Amino acid sequence: MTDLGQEIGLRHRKRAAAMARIQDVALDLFDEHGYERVTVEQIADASDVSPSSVYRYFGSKEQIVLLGEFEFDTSAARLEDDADGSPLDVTRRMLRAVMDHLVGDEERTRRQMRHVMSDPALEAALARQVYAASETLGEVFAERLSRSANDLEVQVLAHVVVGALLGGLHHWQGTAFAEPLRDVLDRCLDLLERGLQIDGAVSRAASP
Amino acid sequence: MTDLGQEIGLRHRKRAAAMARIQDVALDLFDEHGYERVTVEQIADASDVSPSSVYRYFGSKEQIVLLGEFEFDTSAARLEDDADGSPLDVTRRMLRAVMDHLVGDEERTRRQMRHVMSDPALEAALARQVYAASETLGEVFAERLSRSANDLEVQVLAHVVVGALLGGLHHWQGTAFAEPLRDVLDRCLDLLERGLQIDGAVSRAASP
DNA sequence: CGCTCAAGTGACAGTCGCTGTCAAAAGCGA
DNA sequence: TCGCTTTTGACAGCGACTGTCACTTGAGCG
Repeated sequence: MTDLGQEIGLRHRKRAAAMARIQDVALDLFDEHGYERVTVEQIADASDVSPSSVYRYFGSKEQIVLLGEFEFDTSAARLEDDADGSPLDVTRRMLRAVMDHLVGDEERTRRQMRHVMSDPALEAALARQVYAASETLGEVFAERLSRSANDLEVQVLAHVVVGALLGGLHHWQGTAFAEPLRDVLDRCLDLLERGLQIDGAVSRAASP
Repeated sequence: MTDLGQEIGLRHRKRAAAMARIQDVALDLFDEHGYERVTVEQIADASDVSPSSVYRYFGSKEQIVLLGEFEFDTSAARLEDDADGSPLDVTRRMLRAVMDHLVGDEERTRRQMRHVMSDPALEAALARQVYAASETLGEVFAERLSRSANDLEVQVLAHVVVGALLGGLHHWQGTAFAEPLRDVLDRCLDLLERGLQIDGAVSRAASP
């Protein structure tokens, strides 16, 4: 009965609990039968809520898996915008915030990724989500560099950064999630900082 | 009656004609009412085919807009694999092939992009398609560089290249498609070749 | 406490994208 | 012209998703 220190209102607590329960139940069902062979109605039944509520909470079946995942939080960049740095530094900081959100149970992230990578609908949803992150990142970069958000270089930079991270995600999945995700993504940004000079990969004209 | 030199069989010709007609009719309807407010049944009726045929031809409603668009054709790279070059050179070559396919009527591409950028479902489909292109590109790069297709640097490079192009696409849309798409994408690859050294954008440690 | 109001929930009906099946139609070769 | 194969359209059905509406249930207040 004493305030446990974080939540306000029984309503919000029940809602949060229900969402967590639905996600758990859904992931279990997906693990067992595969994403597309499980209906929202089954998830709802097994979670003791109505299908209506599932859609109210998550909006779509895909978001049961992807909700909140891989979204850049601009506040992480804006809050510290006194501490300046290059866009890549900013990215690292934002990424760290995202990772802290994820790193709690990387096992869950692995389960999610397994389904995402094997189902077209989920893959599309993730791609779109990541794509949206590029826009967010672009706006942050534009502000930092005092350029238009639609500047070609800003857009390319933002999409390149996100692309690099996506490449890392892909690699991570290809190695059966062996290495901690955080390390993989860090190395991706390192590669970008070095300008992708992968022995003649980008330009052969570098050395005569 | 004389052979007009390209098509074989009445069947294939009718099929191709029907697909082209469906796409035209669909784009018109989309322009007028918006993508999601037009049903496949309406498109089918207006095109004098059955809904079944629309799905047989295009597989999904999204593909009526996106079919064949933005797909890298690996054959373009493999065919000329005697002529070697850096991965970026290969990309340019593949991109040129893609562009030649598109440049026929860039006006149509603009119409498509307008819808793609404003509808979530289409945006997701495009994102997924582009994402798939990264995998294709990764395989080509891996072969060129004699590395594993799952190599982190290969994956990052492939996704970065595609990301750069996506950034260009985004910029193109943001400028109301002013410049020819070909030029925009060329400049994206130029930026990559220069290593994204956008006045301290990537790394501030470059100059002390 | 208990009352009132607003917010949240579940049941229902309906739309639409998409899939599978099957008989009819149409191209193709002889 | 006559079979054979492929393609087509009609139909039935599934499941994701939306909107509506009565009902329940926390929240605020006397």
